[in-house]
Amino acid sequence: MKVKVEKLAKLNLLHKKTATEYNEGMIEPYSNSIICGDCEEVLKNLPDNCVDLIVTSPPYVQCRKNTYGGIHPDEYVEWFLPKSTQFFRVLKPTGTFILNIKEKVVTSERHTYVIELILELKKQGWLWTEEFVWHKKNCYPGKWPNRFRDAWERCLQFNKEKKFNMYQEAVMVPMGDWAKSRLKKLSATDKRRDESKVKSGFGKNISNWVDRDKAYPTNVLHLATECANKNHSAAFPSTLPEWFIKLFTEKHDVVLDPFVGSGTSALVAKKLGRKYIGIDINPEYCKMIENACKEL
Amino acid sequence: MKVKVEKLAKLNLLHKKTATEYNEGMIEPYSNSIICGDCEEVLKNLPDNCVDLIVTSPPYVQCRKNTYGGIHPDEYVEWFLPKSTQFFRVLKPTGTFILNIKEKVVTSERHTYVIELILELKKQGWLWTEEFVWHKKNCYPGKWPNRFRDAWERCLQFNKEKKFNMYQEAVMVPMGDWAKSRLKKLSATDKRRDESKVKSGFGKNISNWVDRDKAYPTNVLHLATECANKNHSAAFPSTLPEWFIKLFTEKHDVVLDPFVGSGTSALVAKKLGRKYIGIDINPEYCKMIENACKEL
DNA sequence: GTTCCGCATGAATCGATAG
DNA sequence: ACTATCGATTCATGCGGAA
Repeated sequence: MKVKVEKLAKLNLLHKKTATEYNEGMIEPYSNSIICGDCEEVLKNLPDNCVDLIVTSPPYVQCRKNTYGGIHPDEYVEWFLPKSTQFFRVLKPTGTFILNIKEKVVTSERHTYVIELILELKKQGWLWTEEFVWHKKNCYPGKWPNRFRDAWERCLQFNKEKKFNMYQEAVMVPMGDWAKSRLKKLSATDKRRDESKVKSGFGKNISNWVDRDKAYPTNVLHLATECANKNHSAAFPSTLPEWFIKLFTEKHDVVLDPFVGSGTSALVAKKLGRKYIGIDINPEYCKMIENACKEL
Repeated sequence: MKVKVEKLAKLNLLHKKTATEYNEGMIEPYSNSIICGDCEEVLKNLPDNCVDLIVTSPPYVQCRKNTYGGIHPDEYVEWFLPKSTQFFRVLKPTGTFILNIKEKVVTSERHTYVIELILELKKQGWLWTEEFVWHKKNCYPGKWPNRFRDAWERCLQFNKEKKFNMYQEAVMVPMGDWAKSRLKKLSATDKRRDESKVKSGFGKNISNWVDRDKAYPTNVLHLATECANKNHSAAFPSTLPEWFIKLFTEKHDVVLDPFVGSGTSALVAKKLGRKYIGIDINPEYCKMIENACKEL
């Protein structure tokens, strides 16, 4: 089942030489490894049904143009589909695919490539099980005459079968801590906003839960983006993949991120005792992640 | 420009007799009025470009089947499009159409009728300007093996033109603590950023911050659902239409809700000094709203 | 040790200007 | 006409240093 290292080296189009050097050091290429290359090609070397969770945040339109060439909105679906074909093949029938994505504004309108992608993924056989909302508390500032700041992203959940593994208890929020952290760590802004709402059911809600130990979350995730004070600026805060990894996998399960980028999801997977496969076309990123994983 | 009352009476399919009785009492049919009938037909009697805001929460799939016949998910788009054609016609070029909607789960999957509707509305000429998330903090409780509680709905914003009326100051929210220190002394970064703009006059930007204690909101709305008056089937808290009415209209502007249901949006519009047009196929609802408006 | 305060920095968007 | 670049706008967070 081992991937041939020599073969992998051929896959990298943009960074062929460094990818070769990078991949030569690899021993066990599909478990706990960071592989350099285009995920579409790299994944062809993996067997069917070997991954429990795919969680990824693909390069956004016109972003990271240095490494990915800046996919144009009108070409995004076409660009994505051959990759998701491979995702479908390598995912176990009980597995889940989480796609973190948000459409850009193009000429004052939300572009439709994300919703078109959902329809096309369904044609590939994916079931569109759910759409989670990631509410970014600290979104990018700015002011425009015709729109407000964009404070949310989609986390689309796709599955191969109606029955899939889900460990809801793993992400339950202890109510005591929840209430404490909610009340203590709740920013002054949130408090004021809550208090300003006379008819808010928030207080009532707390009293409903007071005697319970834990509560199940909803399909809205409240997470702040990480500040870039740290060495690696992550698109994803680590809490986002962490939540999905806990929810959809057990220890020793295999987590794949085909656009691993700064490596957040691989690091979190390792920290949680899962096996990880991270793929990225940029060998610099791959090296950094590999080093970070060793240090963990 | 007045609607002929006799004509309106023909439009109601389900409650013909009561609709006739109801509509006969009407004096000014397109300003501050509740009209009974199918909005598709009723709106044909309104002139072009006479409405500043359309805000509505249409009957959900397989809900309220007694009054609306329970539209099947697969027929939803087809059912909706002739109505939105009329919405487009009656809306002013500077106006906005807000559609509060959420797709149902059908056989363990999110149905695609909402995203298909977006694509079809664009074909009708609508611009898909934005998608707001309405985060329902105290959503309906429940537990399922394969999904969490649904705590959000879409509020889709459509426009006829790229330029439309938007009164952002009307919906500003309290700002965080950091503003205080910000006002005391601008940070070095801000100074530097300001100094780099020497061309465009002097510290104009600084004055933007003075006496500022409020911030512009984002496209995520934190509003609790009203648990209170459960007399009516529509779960549209008054805070939701209120927010959009403040944001997209001024006093004396015309607000239309073509599926006015329990009448929340009409009542809020009146309370805020806007003119309202509410349409519903159910004469019982119409009577109730009419009475409620009088009492206001 | 806490708490408080200052500060850099964002997976952004629009409109004007330039090619 | 159509695209590319640039300046202006804005606010929540976490870190580090100070009280």
